Amino acid sequence: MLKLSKKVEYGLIAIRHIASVNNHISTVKEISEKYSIPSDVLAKVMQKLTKGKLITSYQGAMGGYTLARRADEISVMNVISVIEGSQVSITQCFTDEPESCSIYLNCTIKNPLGKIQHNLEHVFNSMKVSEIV
Amino acid sequence: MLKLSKKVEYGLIAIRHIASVNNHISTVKEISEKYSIPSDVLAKVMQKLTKGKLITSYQGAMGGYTLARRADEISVMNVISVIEGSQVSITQCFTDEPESCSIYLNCTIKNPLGKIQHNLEHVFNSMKVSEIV
DNA sequence: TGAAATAGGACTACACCAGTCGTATTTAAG
DNA sequence: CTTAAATACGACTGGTGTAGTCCTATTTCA
Repeated sequence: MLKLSKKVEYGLIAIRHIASVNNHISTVKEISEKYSIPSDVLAKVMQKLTKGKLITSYQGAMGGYTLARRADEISVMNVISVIEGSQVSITQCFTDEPESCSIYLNCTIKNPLGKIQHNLEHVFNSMKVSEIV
Repeated sequence: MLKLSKKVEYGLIAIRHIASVNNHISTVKEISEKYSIPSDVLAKVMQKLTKGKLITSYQGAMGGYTLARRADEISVMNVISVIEGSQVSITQCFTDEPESCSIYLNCTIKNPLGKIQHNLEHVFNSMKVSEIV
């Protein structure tokens, strides 16, 4: 409940790692070994981060990944939404189809939860990778 | 990801409901019908809230539930932890056995996530049922 | 041409969640 | 004393999501 997924954790660790080596090209092998992350899982995470344009990939031998933006221009929220493929939402109310919630019409806690939702978004948006290096 | 469970939503709605009728005794039937919540599920939630001493139960005909404390002494965090049986924690790092995380030793994001964790706890602790009536 | 690297689909095992069902117990009221 | 209304609670199911594994294809450097 209210847990971040392992994929997001791995993504944050990887991006932070690249930032910490001054954006030198880094490979899945190197990162997965250093942080004890299963390499296949990390590989998929890196592919998502690439598609989300947070990092840049270089294929082939001597390839790897570098950041696609400055570390202070990548927020924790960027990482989460790229990896999860959706926005953070503590309930269905704050997704793109709130009406699909089974209790939508009679729900009395939308507004209070909205405050919490808003707060959470603010925290994730304002924390940048540059702060966690 | 980062979702509140339906049980917690139901619990909040139920507690808010009882508060909204000035703590008059309320039944599962009444609440489940009013808010379109499956009654069996709500019943279990009410039992947990009772065990957690947030509400008081009265068995038998004419029975039901009332709040066990003033609405301004019940926080959203109280409801969550009683229903989930554990504290809110966005990662394994902030449970009672952080070392069981597969990447515990090499994890570089404990501290930044700790800030987020702390913030979230604060929000949930400070929002009281009295505010959402 | 071979080795090192990313790209990506298919699959499995497991855990969690929401909901249902059945039964027991308690208590007010007729 | 019997019935009805209510809580208590365990067992079970179906669905969904997560984490991880495996396999193959593609790219590129040396």
